[in-house]
Amino acid sequence: MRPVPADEREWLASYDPRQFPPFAVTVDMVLLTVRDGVFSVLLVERDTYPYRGALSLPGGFVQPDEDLDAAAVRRLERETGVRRDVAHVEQLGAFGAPDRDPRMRVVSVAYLIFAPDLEAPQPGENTRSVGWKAVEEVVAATLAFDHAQVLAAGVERARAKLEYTPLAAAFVSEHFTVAELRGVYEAVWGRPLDPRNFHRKVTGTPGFLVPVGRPAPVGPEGGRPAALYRRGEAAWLRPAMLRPGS
Amino acid sequence: MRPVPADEREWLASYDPRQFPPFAVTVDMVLLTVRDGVFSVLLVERDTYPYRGALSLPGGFVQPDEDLDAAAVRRLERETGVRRDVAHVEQLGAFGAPDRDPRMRVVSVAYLIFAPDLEAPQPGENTRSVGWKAVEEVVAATLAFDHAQVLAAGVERARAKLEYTPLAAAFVSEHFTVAELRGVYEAVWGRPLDPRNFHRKVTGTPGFLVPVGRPAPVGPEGGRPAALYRRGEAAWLRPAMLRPGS
DNA sequence: CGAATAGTGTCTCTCAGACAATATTGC
DNA sequence: GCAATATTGTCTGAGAGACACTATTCG
Repeated sequence: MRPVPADEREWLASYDPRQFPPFAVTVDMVLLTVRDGVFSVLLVERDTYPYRGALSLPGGFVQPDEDLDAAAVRRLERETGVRRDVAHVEQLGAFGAPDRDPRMRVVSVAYLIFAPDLEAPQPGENTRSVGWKAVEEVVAATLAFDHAQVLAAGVERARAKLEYTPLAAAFVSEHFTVAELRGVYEAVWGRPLDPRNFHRKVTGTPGFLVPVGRPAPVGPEGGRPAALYRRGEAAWLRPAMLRPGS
Repeated sequence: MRPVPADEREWLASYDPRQFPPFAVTVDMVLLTVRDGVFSVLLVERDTYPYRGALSLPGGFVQPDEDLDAAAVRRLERETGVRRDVAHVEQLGAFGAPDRDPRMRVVSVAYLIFAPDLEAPQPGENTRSVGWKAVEEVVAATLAFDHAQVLAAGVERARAKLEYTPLAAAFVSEHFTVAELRGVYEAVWGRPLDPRNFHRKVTGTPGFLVPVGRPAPVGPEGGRPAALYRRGEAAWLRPAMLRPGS
């Protein structure tokens, strides 16, 4: 901590924090994964007012002494069972329209999380049920608060991040094949990629993939066994993986 | 607005908002420009506690019924005289470490603003002076709160955005030459670019530049007059302008 | 062997980077 | 003409997309 000058210490002692308009601050999570080739988001069914019965992103109020990132990770682990070290967590942004919550003035800090496919998470407090929904099938009008807008921002950010970062690897297990990684790109971008060019591209990009020696077991369709990789150290893909089309 | 069910309306009437931990919410602005070839940020000298006398990013408290974006734009126009329509404004993110403000728990929503070079802005309330500082010369330790971290995030985002968006044009006047645009890239990225390749690249990227017919006046060093352009309609540069080196 | 999947090689086109050459101005 | 800046052209190498071909497994 910085040294606090004596005059400031004196001023602080007489300071009344109530002179500032009070807000509540929440964290909401856009938790994304790829399940059986389908780009999916975790949604909960609300069991309390407001928006009782509606679907919403998981989240909740930030505690008085809690860091924003810590609040997001705490709820991630507690409400969904996803451990932070197997997922990628980043802040998506703040959403704070004055009427976004009918109870009071709330600013929500949204977090974007990429997780590998996990067993079904358990419902937390104040929720009836929790489950994965295909991103393409989420009907915006059925989401509580402004969560349709938050989800759209998260999905677009995820699609962009696959282009210039190695974060697609956050959607698969620690050891994975090139085909599994390609499945992530195809699910998130919603279009097929050429397996041969994809293979050449990802294995040729420095720092993206590290071979782990051992081959993968053969899949249900037979065929030559694939090599296994883990994620490399690169933080950025240079050059980027370009989305086909647009 | 959505229709509110009768049972929820009843519940809301008996709801006590004080059960949630109170936060203050502020907006802080990372206002960047390029002045005489120098990448610069607007800083104010604080005239009130805390951090009295220290430099900080301009900003202030969000009002109870004010949208976050509106709060940022209001302060931009009021405290710096920059009109929103000549600048690019986007949210940078939320900063909310529990001890970032000694007065109380504050979450700051930071905004990133790109503006053309403007006459010196006027100091607002609670500030002694206001002025542009070269980004390279800002000493992190002299900034109030966590503003060094906020500034670093804004600068890095700005450098990245020049790569894949046409936002460099937000740093120059409505009509500009290719050389002026190149000056923006060189100042923000801190390294020289080949004028000939740069010219070919920007004039060849669809939607980046629109010629406005009229030539620019000849500069102080003489030479062939440059053509004038205005910014085109493209939202993204495809393919991107790659930063040399790294 | 045939089917299926994994992985390599080849060709073409686009584009970035280096830099020569030309165009247009003021003096 | 000379200096200075703007703009176009040319060459080369990296890399993306299309797709033929080889490799390895199962049944």
